[in-house]
Amino acid sequence: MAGLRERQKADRTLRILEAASRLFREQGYGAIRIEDIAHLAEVSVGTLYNYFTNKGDLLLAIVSMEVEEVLESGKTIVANPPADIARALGDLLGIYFDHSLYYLSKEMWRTAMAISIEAPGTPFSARYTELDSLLAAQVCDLIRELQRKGYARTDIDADAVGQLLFNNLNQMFTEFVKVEAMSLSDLHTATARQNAPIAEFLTRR
Amino acid sequence: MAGLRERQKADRTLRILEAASRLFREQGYGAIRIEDIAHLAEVSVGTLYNYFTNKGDLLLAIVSMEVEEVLESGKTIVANPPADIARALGDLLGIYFDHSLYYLSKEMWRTAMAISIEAPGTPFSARYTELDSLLAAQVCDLIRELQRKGYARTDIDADAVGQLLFNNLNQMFTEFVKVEAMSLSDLHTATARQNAPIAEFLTRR
DNA sequence: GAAAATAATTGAGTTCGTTCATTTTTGAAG
DNA sequence: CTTCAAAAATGAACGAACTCAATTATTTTC
Repeated sequence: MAGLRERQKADRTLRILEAASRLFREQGYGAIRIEDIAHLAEVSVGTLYNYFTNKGDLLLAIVSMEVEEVLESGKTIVANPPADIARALGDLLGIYFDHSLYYLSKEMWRTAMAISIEAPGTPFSARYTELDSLLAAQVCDLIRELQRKGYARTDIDADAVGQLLFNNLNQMFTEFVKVEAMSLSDLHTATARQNAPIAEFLTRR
Repeated sequence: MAGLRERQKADRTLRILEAASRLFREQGYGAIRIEDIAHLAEVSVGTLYNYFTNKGDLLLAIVSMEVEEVLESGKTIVANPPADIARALGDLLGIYFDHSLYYLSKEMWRTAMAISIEAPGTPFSARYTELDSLLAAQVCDLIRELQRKGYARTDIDADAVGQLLFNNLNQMFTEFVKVEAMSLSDLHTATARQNAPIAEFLTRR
C-alpha cells in the first residue's frame, strides 16, 4: 500500500543522502554548497530543506548511519570478550576506530562533532548524541560482561569505569580527527597506554 | 617608545574584545552580528577583521583568557594537594568548573568548543588547544605531586592516568555545557563518581 | 617641514545558508 | 472524468559573515 507520495519521499531522501555523502567526502563539507547537493540529487533547494532542517543536520544524518554500524559491530566483542582485559578494551576500540575513515573524512567527523556540541537540538544531532550514549553504555556492558565471566574484579563500579573509559576514547578520537597528521596507529598506541593502568586495576588478582 | 600606531592598535584590540565579550554574554554569540561589535567598539567591520581572523576566533580569544585564569588558579592546588586523593582531584576540578560561568555563558562555551574542533588552525583556536594541553599537563602534575608526597602509589604511569582523568573531565564539561538543564552540582556528582575508582586505585595501601 | 613610503582603515560588494509566498502534484470524493 | 483540498516542490529574495580596492593616517627620509 505504498502510495506514490510515500515512494517519492523515500526516493528523494535517499538521493539527497547519497549526493551529500559523495560530495562531502570527495570535496569536503565546507566546499560544498546546498545548491550543489540539490542539483546532484535532482531536487530544488527548498525541497532539500523540507527533508533536512539544515546543512549540518544533513551531515549528522550521514554520520549517524556510520555510528549505528559501529555500535552493531561492537556487540560481537561485548558478547565474547577475551579474558585479557587490556586486549578486550583494545579489541572494542579497534572496532570503533578502524572503520571510522571508510566512509567519512576527518573533516566530516570534525564538523559533525562541532555541530553536535553547538546545535544539540536538531533531529539528527539529537540522534547522534543518543548514539554516543549507546556507545558509552556498550563500554559499560563490556566491563560488566568481564565481571560476569570472572575476568574482572566485581567490587568495582562498572558504570563509573565504563563512562570514564568511554569519555577518554571519545576525547582521543576527537584529537585524532582534529590533528590531520595523527594516524590510526598513533591513536591505538595512545589509548592503549591510557587504558593499561585501568586494565591492571580491573584484573582479578 | 610606544608609537601612536602601537597605542592605537592596543586600544582597538581592547575595545573590540570588551565589546564582543559584553554583547556575546548579554545577547548570545549567535544573536550578535559582526557589525554590532564593530559599532560598539567604534571601528569598521574591515578593521575588526584586521584584528581577528573571523567571528569564531574573536570568541576564542575571549574564552582563552578565561582558561588562562583557571590554569593559574589550579597551580595552588597542585602545589599543596590534600592527602586524600579523591579530595585532591575534587578540589582541582572544583577550580576548573566553578568559575566557568562567571564571565561566559554555556552558549559561549559550546560555540568555543565547536570551533576549536572544526577550525583548529586559527590563531586563538590553536591557543585554546594549547591551553587544553596545559590543563591536561596540570592534572598529570597533580598525580605526580601526590606520588612525590607519598600519598599515591608510585608504580603507576602518572601521565597515562592524568590524561585519562583530564579527558574524562573535559568530556563531562562538554556535556555540562550541551545540556542546559545540567547544574554545576550535577557535574561535580558525576565526575566524583567516575574519579572514585581511580582514587582508590591510586591510594597507597 | 615637505614628500615619499608604509601601514592601517573603510564600507560597499560577494557568497552562501536559509526562508517563504507561489505554483505544482497527488489523493479523495462525487 | 472532474473537482477540490491537502501536501509538497520551487526558486527568488533575505541576512550575515567575510573580502578587497580605494582611501586615509602614520612614520620615515631627505
